[in-house]
Amino acid sequence: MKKILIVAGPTAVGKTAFGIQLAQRFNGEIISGDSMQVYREVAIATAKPTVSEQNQAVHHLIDTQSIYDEFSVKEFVEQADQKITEITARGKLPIIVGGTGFYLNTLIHNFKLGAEKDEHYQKIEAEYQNLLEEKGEDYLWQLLFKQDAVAANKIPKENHRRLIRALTVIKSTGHLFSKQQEELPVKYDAYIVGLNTERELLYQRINQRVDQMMSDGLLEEANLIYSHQDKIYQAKQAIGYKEFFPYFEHQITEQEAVDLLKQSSRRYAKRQLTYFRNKLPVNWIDSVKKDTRYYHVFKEINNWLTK
RNA sequence: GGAGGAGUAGCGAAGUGGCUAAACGCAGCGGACUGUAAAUCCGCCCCAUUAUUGGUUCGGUGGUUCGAAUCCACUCUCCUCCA
Repeated sequence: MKKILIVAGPTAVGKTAFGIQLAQRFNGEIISGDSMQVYREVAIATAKPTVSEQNQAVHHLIDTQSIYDEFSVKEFVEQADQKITEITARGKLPIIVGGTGFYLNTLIHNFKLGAEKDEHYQKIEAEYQNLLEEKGEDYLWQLLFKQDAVAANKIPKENHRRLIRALTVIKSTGHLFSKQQEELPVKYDAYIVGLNTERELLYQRINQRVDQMMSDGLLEEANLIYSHQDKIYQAKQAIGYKEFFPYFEHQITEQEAVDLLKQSSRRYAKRQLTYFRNKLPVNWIDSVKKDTRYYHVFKEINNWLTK
């Protein structure tokens, strides 16, 4: 099984710098494990590694898409798998650095994702969307319950997106959504380093980074997304754009939008932490207050590499 | 000195006799997640405890009442206006 090193952690803890450090130390190349750094037209809100940072270690899966492209886990896993193969063949260590827990999880566990999202799929999805509007969430949930009680019991009826996805998968593949979720053996020998620090410190860093983004010209970038939003699918969901939409529409002040952005970022950090804590076997270290554990991890990685 | 107004959980803010440990928002915390995941959704949030239940609350004190954040008296603090 191929070895991959993973660096996970909430936004703004310092994953980029730490990843570079690891790459230099363990002869590695970095693969971005991030759902938003793939878009080449933007860089500020997504906190993409700077040119000089990218020069300090080889980076992959950055700038591979246009903001007008659709992108999802599927593309990520395909691309990452290929990069891992290439890097390993070169005799180097693949290091996945990123905050998108779902992507990392899917990569190492090789989740089955269901049928192709072709026209047929889109049609089914649209049908359920209409059903939801006509008959409401109760109806949709009952529908799922009749088809796949296990799945229905795991999805609250308020969670429309997941409800529709489950129903669509069942109809397009012919098998149960819950069946698709069977555990599979892991695909990689992964050592996962989790970066974290005291909550208060983390929030401080988040707030500071947002201010930095503002002086780097975030408004302009957000405006680009705002003015083309009809043609943009996933990229406009990034934190740092939608918070400014009401500002562009004169609903709120710039300061209010900035506060909103900080709020979204803090909440996001918490969601990330929850995901990593409960879904992945993470070796946690404090990346800000570097204690003994911080240095101990390098030794652990060495042991894991020679195993 | 005179006339009004306000004091509610960390903050903001509802609530004018029982259905109120007290709506709602913010802040804080926890959780779910198998093709939008920086998305989507849920829970906790006075104190103690397990789902339970118990205890102490609505500036303070004392009353009225079967029952008060809600009514009365006194009192403290703050705000506005007039002197």
